[in-house]
Amino acid sequence: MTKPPIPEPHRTLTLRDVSEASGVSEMTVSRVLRNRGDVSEATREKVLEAARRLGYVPNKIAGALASQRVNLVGVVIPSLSNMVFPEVMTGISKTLEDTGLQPVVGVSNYQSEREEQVIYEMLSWRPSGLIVAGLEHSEAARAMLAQAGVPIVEIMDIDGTPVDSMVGISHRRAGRKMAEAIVAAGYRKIAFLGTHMPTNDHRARKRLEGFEEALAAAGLSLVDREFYSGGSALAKGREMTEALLKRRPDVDFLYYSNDMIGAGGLLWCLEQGLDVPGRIGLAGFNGVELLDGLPRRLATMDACRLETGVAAAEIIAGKRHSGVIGGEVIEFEPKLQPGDTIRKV
Amino acid sequence: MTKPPIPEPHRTLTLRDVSEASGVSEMTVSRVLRNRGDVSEATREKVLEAARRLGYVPNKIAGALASQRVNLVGVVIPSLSNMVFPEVMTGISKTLEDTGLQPVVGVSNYQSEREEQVIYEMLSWRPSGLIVAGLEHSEAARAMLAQAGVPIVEIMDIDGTPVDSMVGISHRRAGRKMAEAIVAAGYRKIAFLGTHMPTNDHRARKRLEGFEEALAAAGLSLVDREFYSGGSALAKGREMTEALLKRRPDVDFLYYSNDMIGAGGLLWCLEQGLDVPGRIGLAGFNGVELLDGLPRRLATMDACRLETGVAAAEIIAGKRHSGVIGGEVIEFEPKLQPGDTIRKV
DNA sequence: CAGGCTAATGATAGCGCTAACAGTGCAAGC
DNA sequence: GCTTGCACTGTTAGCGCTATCATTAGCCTG
Repeated sequence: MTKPPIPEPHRTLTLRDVSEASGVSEMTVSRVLRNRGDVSEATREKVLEAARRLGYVPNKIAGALASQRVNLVGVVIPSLSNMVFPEVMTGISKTLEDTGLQPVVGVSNYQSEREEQVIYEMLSWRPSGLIVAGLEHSEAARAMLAQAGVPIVEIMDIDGTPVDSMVGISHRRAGRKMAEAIVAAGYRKIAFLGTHMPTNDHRARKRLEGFEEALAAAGLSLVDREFYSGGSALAKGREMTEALLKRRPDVDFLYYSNDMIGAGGLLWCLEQGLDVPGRIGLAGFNGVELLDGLPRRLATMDACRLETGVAAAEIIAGKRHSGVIGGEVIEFEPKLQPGDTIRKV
Repeated sequence: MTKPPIPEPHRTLTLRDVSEASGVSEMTVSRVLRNRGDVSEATREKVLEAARRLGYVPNKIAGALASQRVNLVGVVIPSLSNMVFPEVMTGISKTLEDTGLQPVVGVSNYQSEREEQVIYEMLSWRPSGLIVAGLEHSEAARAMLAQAGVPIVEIMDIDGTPVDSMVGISHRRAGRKMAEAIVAAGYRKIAFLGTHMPTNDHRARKRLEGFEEALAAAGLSLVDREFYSGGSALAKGREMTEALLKRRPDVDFLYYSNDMIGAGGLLWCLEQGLDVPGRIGLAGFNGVELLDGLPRRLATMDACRLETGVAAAEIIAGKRHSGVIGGEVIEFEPKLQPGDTIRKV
């Protein structure tokens, strides 16, 4: 009873083709394919069979235009190669999975101008919502977001004013907490190693600001600092650590702006036979899973990335019954993971 | 002379709004915003000013429907947290940058069924092309791809038959080459450590097949193997290595299915004071930049990921003037990077 | 000065789908 | 019988844009 497949070379199929092939109206086909409204079992079968046989794939562009609904959620992040963002994505994807919404990723490469373009591009597809990393955007970008008429969630930072909602941790606070832990453990000659920041990474900058604030409160200040950009983070961590300790052999603590360079530094210190955490302590930032396999667990601070992704997606999906109409603020508490590279008090 | 910004609370703007605000027809506005056709300088200015003032963002859905053109390229990959795929993405993004095309990422989590859904979803947006990792897809997925009517590029593997074009390396060959190098270096008791594959990673499987083929040709076979799934790859690499060497202390070479577990194994071996590569050799796969910072460079094989991304994007963008009409096949040569964990011959 | 050209702009008709409403047939209720 | 209600299916009118063709004014050519 199966009719032969239709060989028709190439005109892209429309609802009409399926409608003709199955002998019902386009509307009925549309209903079947979307599982909407009442359709008799017999008709449903007939339509599905025809659609399958033809290899019909609905045109969501037309559907979206007609229904004024788009099941996409834009996600704008600075980079994919950072390991940090994929984890946020995981939280977002998981949460959206059963909502019919689909995340679409855009990458800004830490460039504000590029970010603006990406946001423009995304909004022009009229998504159901937008998740954007960070609170710092160009003025035009902020204006677009504010105008968009859909939920906007800025994530991974809450030190600032959001356009709409924001979810994440306070990096300033995270930096402060880490400094306090380090000082409490008795370290006094503390140095910082991180990315070149002024242009790029606002979150790393805020972390450092908080860190220095807390040092100042303890009557201390950074004794040295070292910056890098580009290249393999692990290798850079090594090089920077070596350079810094050659220059300032008296330093007794190294605070890294991320775990990867911290791991590089740790490997170098261990190879040199330095007593970690006795002679020198180390700490990074992020709680990357990767670190589990290192010879010693690097002290770090969890940035609650998974939770952040989940909460952001929930706001967009309207799963959060907070009573608040938009403009939610969700702060997570960064957790210190002392690991084995900071003295126990 | 600047008119005040319009506060209009919230009805999303259309071309008509801009047209009314600037006193020309919608068509002219459309022309200005797309830089198409002749428009006098005076009119252009007027329109742009109005569009900016209103904060108008064009509706690409409507535009795409009307013009039957969509500037999106779908990219379907198994995972974002693998480090491998972000690098391919980099190649794709760079190449598409100046073509007006935009990549859109979809993630299949190594599940064929999920992949099918993602492909369906992407095709329903009628993209200009699709880039899909791997050659193994569900039958339905293959049918959809074949029907799509746009360029399809399957990447990162060429051991099989493509739907349309394919770009990448032969994993079978890569496995073979690695085995030959290992045998040539004098190792004889060789073990394999990798992911649980049957269900998942076809490329890892093909690599292993090629590897065993070449061993067989040298009259050898794997003396042991160890599989894992999930968890921190670095930590797993450690654990598996320890388990395997406890079980078979006579093994003299460990072939890992990826660099991360290889790195974990390397760290463990070095801690144990094993003579690497004298007493035992190690090799991974992929050439992840990360490895640069390790105490010793792990032997590995570059999978040409950047080049693969670039070439795939070029095919979609029509930048490749090969004379071939679709159905291109581009093979890259995986390069052995002997590092410091395999004996010099 | 008709005829023809160009440059700039407008009018019209969809793109492929869905919302909203309008049937249609049939069984049950009075 | 007629009404009422229900289950199903069809009709109509856009969604916001762009392709295409038509129109207008201005200017040149012979």
